Amino acid sequence: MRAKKQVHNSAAAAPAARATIADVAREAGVSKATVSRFLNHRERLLTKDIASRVEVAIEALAYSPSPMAQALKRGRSRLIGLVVADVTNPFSVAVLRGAEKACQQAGYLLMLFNLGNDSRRESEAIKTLTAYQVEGFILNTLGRDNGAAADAARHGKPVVLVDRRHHDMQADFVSLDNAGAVRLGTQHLVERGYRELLFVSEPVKDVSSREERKAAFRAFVEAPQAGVTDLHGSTFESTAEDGDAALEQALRSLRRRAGKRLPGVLSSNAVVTLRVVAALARLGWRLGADVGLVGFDDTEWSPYVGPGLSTIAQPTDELGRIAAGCLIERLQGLELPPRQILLSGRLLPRGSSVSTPT
Amino acid sequence: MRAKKQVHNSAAAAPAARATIADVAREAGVSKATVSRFLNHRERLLTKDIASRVEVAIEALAYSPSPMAQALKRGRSRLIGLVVADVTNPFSVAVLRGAEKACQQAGYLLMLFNLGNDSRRESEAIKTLTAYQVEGFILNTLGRDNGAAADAARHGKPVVLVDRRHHDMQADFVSLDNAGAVRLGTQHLVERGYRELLFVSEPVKDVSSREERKAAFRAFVEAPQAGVTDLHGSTFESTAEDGDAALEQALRSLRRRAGKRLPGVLSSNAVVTLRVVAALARLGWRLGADVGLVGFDDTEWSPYVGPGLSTIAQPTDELGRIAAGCLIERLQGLELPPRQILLSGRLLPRGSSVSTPT
DNA sequence: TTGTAAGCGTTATCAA
DNA sequence: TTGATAACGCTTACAA
Repeated sequence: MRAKKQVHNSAAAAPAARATIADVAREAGVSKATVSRFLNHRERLLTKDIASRVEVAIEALAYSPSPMAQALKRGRSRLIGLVVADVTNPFSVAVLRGAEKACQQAGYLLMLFNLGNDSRRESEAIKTLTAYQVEGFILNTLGRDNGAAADAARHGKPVVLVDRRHHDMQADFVSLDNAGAVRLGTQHLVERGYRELLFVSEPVKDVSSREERKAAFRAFVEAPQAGVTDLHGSTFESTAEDGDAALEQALRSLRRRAGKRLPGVLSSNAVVTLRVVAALARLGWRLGADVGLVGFDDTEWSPYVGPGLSTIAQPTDELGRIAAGCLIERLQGLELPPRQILLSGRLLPRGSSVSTPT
Repeated sequence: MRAKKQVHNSAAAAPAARATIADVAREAGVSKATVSRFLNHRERLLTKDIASRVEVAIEALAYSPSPMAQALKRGRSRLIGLVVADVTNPFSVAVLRGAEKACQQAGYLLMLFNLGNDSRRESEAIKTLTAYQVEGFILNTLGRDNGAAADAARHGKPVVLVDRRHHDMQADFVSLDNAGAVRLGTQHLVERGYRELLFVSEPVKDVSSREERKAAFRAFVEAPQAGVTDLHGSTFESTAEDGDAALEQALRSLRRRAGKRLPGVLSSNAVVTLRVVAALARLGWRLGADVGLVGFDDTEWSPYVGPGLSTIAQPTDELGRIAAGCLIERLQGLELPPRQILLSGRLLPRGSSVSTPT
């Protein structure tokens, strides 16, 4: 008797409910335990005869175990929680992509929670994902969660932070080497002859990567280079809200300060870069000739804006892959103090940082 | 006695395992069944006194039910499976974002599976997600899955297709009104004076949206407009592989054909648009003046490439939201024949389709 | 080497 | 109105 399951076979298509381990056991004429053993401890403890009977039955019923039931029993779900501050951010997407690939290869599935830039929902995200028994977290968030992430870590769930540190937490951290990348970009502007520099970023608030970049910029311009005496730098935080008037203002005063020297801008991510480009367009200044521009994040459109935008490319795919990799290592039992993994950026010089037409 | 759970309280932090319904029952001095009732059938059947005791206990233990256990018991998981052909595609991301928001609001969580453009993994994706008891699917894929999606549907799991139809399947379908959007763009080029038109897309293969756009373009140029007699159109499929030589070739012959008339290009998505822009740059033709360009998909960088790219914007957020909405309606029991929901595109004219400087 | 049975955290059925 | 109790599909002592 196939019992209950088949009772509701009414007129319409008979959905042939998924086979369970009990079905397989019955089909093979063995106990559920045996089937389970076949699945989990294949090699040890199994008569050839029985093993093959089980194998056949599994095949015949197209059986695959229910991860839900396994999770309930084992406490492990083969699920990884990914929380991003904003899926719209191309950087987050790239990381997502890298991480997703690595997870899949290791047999994990990603549960995605997007904060939509509302950092208050971070702890909700972590709670929800925890309820689903995710085994670990990859977090690309601000950490304004009142320690929800730290809680998770305390409950023994490994956590990997990507791009943004949480001040209150010790965890693996994977990120661009921000200081190095800033030096790369600033150095480049200096070499190309730009002397009055402006670092434009989104509001720094508590976003660690922004803080690091800003600090590195300051450090660079304050420590005079060998042979470079007329270098000066300042910073500006641009928001989407206060229109672009403020940004234009900042650019105007940059040029005023520059005097005969060339002004240059280092922008801290792709969104800001676009704002700068727009403002420069409105001011009628030519990229490269009138003002140098180097921006963080290389995008597919970078080569085609104006004379081509000079950018600092982040190894985004790698970041995602490595983040997932760290997590999976921990899940497999690696015990190690928290690691920091910093990857180098790569400078892609283009027209926006060429002051003299070639 | 709190029993087992606390046994392992060794030196390190005591992970204070999640409270279960049994803990709550004990704390409140009632049975598990009562707690369950409180949670699921709050209003009916419950003494005020008992109800408040349960409430207090839940509060005290910070209890929340395990979705895993619920899923096992109920067969419903509050999970929705999202399969995308390629997360890198900005369109997919936008849809993802819209869908994620709608799902969250309805109390569902998204399980993400990215195919990384390997359509053979589609049925693996669907199988995996099915195993996790997702209640339904949002699919932005090719449908080369040998009916795995159709299987899902047959097993009673609602499916919503976004942007790409699966030929073998009847399911809700949410998409841009491709034909209308193509008319919008082509009409615009004609009005702006471009007469020898080229439609550039990625290989059409079996991607329904590409087919529809190509067909609509053909139809448009073959049905002469009132008063427009010298219109001619052709199509070209551009791949990333065969270098861009082929594309340049196509553009050259476009111009040859145009003779004294103005050549114009309609490109079928953002990636292709960039390829076209790059090719035109190499050829040294000016956007707008030498050749008109209108591209599908408005992006944040569209205004800043060359003189600004004229684009046809898709209501991506809406598409995602509506797709999720359809699915959730079905999950709540809506019985209806498969729907097709087509949203209109919006034309954003910019410099790339202005033939005479103003 | 295999089977029996208990239990993971819920909900649903039945009595009480 | 509430409480035992049996499932849901799986794993794992323990017994055989």
